Amino acid sequence: MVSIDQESISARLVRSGLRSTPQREVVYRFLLSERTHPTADELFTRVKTELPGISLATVYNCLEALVSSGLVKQVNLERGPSRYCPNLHEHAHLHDEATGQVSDVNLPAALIDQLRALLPESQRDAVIELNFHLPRHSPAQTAAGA
Amino acid sequence: MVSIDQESISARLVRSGLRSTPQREVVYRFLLSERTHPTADELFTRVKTELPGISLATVYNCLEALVSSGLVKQVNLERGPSRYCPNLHEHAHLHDEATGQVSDVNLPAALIDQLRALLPESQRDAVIELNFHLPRHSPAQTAAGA
DNA sequence: CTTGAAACTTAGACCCATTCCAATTTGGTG
DNA sequence: CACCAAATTGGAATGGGTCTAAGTTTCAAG
Repeated sequence: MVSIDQESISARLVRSGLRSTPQREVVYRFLLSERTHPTADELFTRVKTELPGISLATVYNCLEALVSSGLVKQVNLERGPSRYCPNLHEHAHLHDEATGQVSDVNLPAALIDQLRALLPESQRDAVIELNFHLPRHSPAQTAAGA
Repeated sequence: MVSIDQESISARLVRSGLRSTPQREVVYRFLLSERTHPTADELFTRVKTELPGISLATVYNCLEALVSSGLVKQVNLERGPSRYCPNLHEHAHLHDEATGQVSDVNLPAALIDQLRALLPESQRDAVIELNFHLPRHSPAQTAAGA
C-alpha cells in the first residue's frame, strides 16, 4: 500500500541529521503518502496498522524530530490540533471548515517577496504563515469602524 | 486609567447586536486600551482589578461574543493561547518569540487583492490569516528537496 | 564482537487553554 | 414590575500536547 521508495526515506532522515528508526521511517512514509495534512492522532491510527506497538508519544516525538530537522512543516490552523505537511515549498493553506479539508495553495516567489517587504529589514527572515480560512457559516461582516 | 469614551463602548456593543453588560464593557474597554494582543488570562487578571468578581469563564464568554459579533479579532499564533485584537483593519501579525511581543503589520489593499487572487473564485471570501514568526532560534534551513 | 554513552521509545501521569454544565442573576420588554 | 431569554458563575470536564522515568536501541571506539 504505502511504499514510495523505502530506501530514500531512511537516507533522508540520516541526511537531515536524524537517526533512522523504524518509527520515524514509518511516520515519515505515511506522511509523504498523505495529501491531507493529517494530525498526530490521525497518523497514529494509520501507523499503528504497520507498527502496532508504537505509542502516541512516539508519533509526537517523531513529528517533532521531523519538524525541527526541517523535513516536515507543522501547520496550525485556528485552535485545532497541529497538522503536518511534508511539502517543503513555501506555500499557503486553505482550510475549508465545511468539508474539513486543508489544501495547499501555491505562493509565487514574487508575492513572497512582497510579503517580506512589509517587515523591517532586521526581520525579513521571519517565517511566513499564510492561511485562508472558510468558516462553516460565512464570516461576520466588519461592522462600522471606530 | 482606562477610559476611552465610556459612553460609546456600551453603544458599540449594542450596535453590534450584543447585550451591554458590565463584564462585556470592561473586557472590551481593557482590550481597546491594550496594544499588546492580550490573552484571555492576561485580560482576566487586568479586568479583575475593576470587577473583582468576574470569572475566567465570563472573560472567555465575553471574548467569544465580541469576536463573533465582529468587534474583535481572535489571533492564533502557533500553539499558544489565543490573543485578542480590537484592530478591525485587515492586517497581519508579527510574533517575535525572543521578546514575546506581537505587533500589527499593515497590509496594503493591493496585496490583499493579490492574496485573494490565489484562491479559486468560489473561495475568494475566505478569511486571510497572515503571520510572521521569528522563532527564538533562527528557523531550520529548508534541506535538500524531494 | 563487546561496551558504554547518547539517542530513542514507551506508558502513563500531568499540564493548561478552553469548554461545558447546572445553578443563579440580570437586562430589558410587554 | 413581572417575566424570561440571555448572561454570569465556579467547578468539573475535555483534549491536544508535553513530561518523566524506565527500558531499549544505536553507533562509535576498542
